[in-house]
Amino acid sequence: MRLVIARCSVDYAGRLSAHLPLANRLLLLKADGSVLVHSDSLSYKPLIWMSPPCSVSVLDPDKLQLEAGVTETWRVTQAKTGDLLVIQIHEILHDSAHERGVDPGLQKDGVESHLQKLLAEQIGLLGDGYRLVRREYMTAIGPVDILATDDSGRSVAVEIKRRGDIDGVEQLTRYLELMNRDPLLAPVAGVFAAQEIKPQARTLALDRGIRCVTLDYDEMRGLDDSHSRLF
Amino acid sequence: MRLVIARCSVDYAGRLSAHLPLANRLLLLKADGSVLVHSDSLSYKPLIWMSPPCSVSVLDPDKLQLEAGVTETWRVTQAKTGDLLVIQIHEILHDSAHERGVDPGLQKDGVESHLQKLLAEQIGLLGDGYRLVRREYMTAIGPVDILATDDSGRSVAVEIKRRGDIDGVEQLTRYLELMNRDPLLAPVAGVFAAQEIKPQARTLALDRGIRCVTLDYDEMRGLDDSHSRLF
DNA sequence: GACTAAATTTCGGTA
DNA sequence: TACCGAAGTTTAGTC
Repeated sequence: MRLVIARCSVDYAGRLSAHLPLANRLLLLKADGSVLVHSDSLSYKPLIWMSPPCSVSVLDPDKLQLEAGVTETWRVTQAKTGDLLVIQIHEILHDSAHERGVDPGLQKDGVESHLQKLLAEQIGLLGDGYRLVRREYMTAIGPVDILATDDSGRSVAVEIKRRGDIDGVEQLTRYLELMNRDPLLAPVAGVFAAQEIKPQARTLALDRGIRCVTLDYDEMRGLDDSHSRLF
Repeated sequence: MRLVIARCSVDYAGRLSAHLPLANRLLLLKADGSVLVHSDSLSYKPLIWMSPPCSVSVLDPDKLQLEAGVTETWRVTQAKTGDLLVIQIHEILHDSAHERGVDPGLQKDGVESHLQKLLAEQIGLLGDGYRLVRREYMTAIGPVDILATDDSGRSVAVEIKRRGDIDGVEQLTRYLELMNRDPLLAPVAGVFAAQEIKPQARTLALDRGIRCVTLDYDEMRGLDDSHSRLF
């Protein structure tokens, strides 16, 4: 990995066109060939970048560029997409290279999968008499988060989201349409469960006869056996 | 901005939990207080990060940490969300700070907005006799990209995407449902226009009586007056 | 390889 | 400020 701080201007032409006027920026060249241009603020996302695989060639300035103060030009290309990134460097303020081993990788424990696990264990939160059939119930168009039965034995499909948006309601609607065509399952009721449900999503869900349930993640975690056993 | 390359382990607890085992990584501390942890590959996105506003405090190791080889610990907190990022540093391989002015900012020319502009100008691409009513036609649930009329004067709602996916069809369907309830507009036909339309999206659209149109961006740009005038 | 769904999505616009 | 939709979305998983 190479770190360069330079006064430079940047142009990108690919799926969009973008231009950065002359200023001091961090240029990050990773071992996999990718290039990132970061500013001092606007966190997380680079201002402009080039995804691997790509190749960097350093060009000497022509006469016009010399007069403009350009000391070197980096030309980054991606053969596959034809994307082009041009960095015109006027002054390099810092330049260092660093070797590093392979990263052991990230261990994540996300929220949605955890919510699904907790709700499967605490399926009674949906109402008395609810029983779990299985998680990730497979259908032709994808897995339904949870399939359960209510107190009368009727099938219930549950879609779980961290943030309940219209998209999630559409997704559940597609599952319900398909499952209700299966005589072994029909009729199937729908439950849209999320930590937070947007008003428009709630309206759409209720309009389609889908029940909305707000989940309290912290409370569910508190009830979780495997978690409480840690204390 | 401060650049540190260090052998370190990282833990994050916030909207999810994440852990990075001991390895060499780039730690990027921006002027706005944000912290980014980058690996040597997996471009674009940091492995772990903390969005501003957040505060960093450097702690001396306790006895246990000393024995484990920790030389210092960075504790990054975000008061608002309660997110916590802990970086345990075993060895610092590089450390440099750099002052930089405010970035002049990015100039972008995206594709979808450009496609919309071009199609509005070249509405005849949809068929003979088509006329533009207006771009960004406002409805109760959001703006329709383009409202037009066909050769018989019937209203046509156009949804434009760079990549035509199922979501876009669902979005257009919602607009059509709503607009067809308006006696001044109904009946409203639907057109799903994109540079590339996924087979499943096309099937769903046709199933709902929505016409699919593939747009040739380069050709449309070539026909664009304001563009061709440059040559 | 194509497609789907999730993301600590982030980011920008508008009501 | 909340909500909605776009993003060069990227990324991970499944068929």
